[in-house]
Amino acid sequence: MKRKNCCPIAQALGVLGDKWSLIVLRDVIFGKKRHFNDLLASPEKISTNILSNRLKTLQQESLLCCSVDLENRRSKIYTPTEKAQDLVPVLVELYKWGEKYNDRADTAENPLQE
Amino acid sequence: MKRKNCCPIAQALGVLGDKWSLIVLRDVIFGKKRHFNDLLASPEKISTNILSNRLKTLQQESLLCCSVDLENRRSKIYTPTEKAQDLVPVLVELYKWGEKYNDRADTAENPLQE
DNA sequence: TAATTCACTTGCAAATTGCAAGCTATCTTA
DNA sequence: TAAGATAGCTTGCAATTTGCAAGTGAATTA
Repeated sequence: MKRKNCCPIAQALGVLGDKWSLIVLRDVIFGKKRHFNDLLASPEKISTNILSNRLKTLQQESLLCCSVDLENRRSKIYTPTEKAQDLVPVLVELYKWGEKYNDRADTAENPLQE
Repeated sequence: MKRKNCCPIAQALGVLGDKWSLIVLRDVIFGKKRHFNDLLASPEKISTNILSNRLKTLQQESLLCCSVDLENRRSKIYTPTEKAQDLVPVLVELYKWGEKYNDRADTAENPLQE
C-alpha cells in the first residue's frame, strides 16, 4: 500500500501493516533465523509463496539484505539491515502488549528469550 | 487470524496485523475521533464497509467501546478502552520509525501533535 | 412533510492469501 | 558418476479479503 503524504504511522504500516512482514522480521531479528527453511519452520506456518514474496518486498524496502552462503552455495542468507534493527522497540512494545492482553506466552516459544 | 500458542508478538499481530486496525486506533487515540464519519475522513481513505467491519472486530477484541451520542441519537461514539490506550507505546515507536525512515511528515498531518 | 444526515449494508470486481504441486540448481551418497 | 536429497523458489487455483459504488433505514432538520 502506497502511503504518500501520510503520517509516519501510516507510512510505517504501508511497509509493515500486513499479516506476515513483522513475523518474518521477528524471526530474523530475535530468532536469528537466516535461511528460507528456518523462516518456513516458524509456528505461524507461513507458506512458501508468501514467504518468498515477503523476502522480496522486505529487500525492496531495505529491511533485509540477501547474500549467498559461502559454505553452501545453494543456500541464501537473509540479514536484517539497520532499518530493520531499528524496529526492535516496535517489536518489544508489541510483545509487551501481546503478553499483557493475549497471554498464552507460557505455552509458547519466546523469541525474545532464547 | 487466530494465533493460539504463539508468541506475544504473533498474538498482537493476530489482532492488529492488518492494513486498517492501527490506523483506526491511531485516529481514535491520538486524533480523538469518535464518530464513524470522522474516521472515514482520514487521509488514508478507508471505505465504509471496511471501517464498519474494523469497528466491529475492534469491539469484539475489547479495544473500542460503542455508545449512543446523547446529543444526537442517530450518532454513535466509539471510545478507546484501556487495552487500546496501552497501544500508545506501540504507536509511538511506529511513529518514530516511520519518521526516521519514510519521512514525508513535513507535508502531512501529524496526529501526535494536534 | 420533505430533505438531509449518520451509520451502516449489499453487490461485485480486483487483489491477496493459502495450499499443494512442481521446478531448478546445488550438494551428498552409493 | 548416477540417483537421490535439499534449498529456495514458482505456478495454479480456490478461498478470503479489499475496494469502490450504490443503496437502506432510522433520526434529525428545514
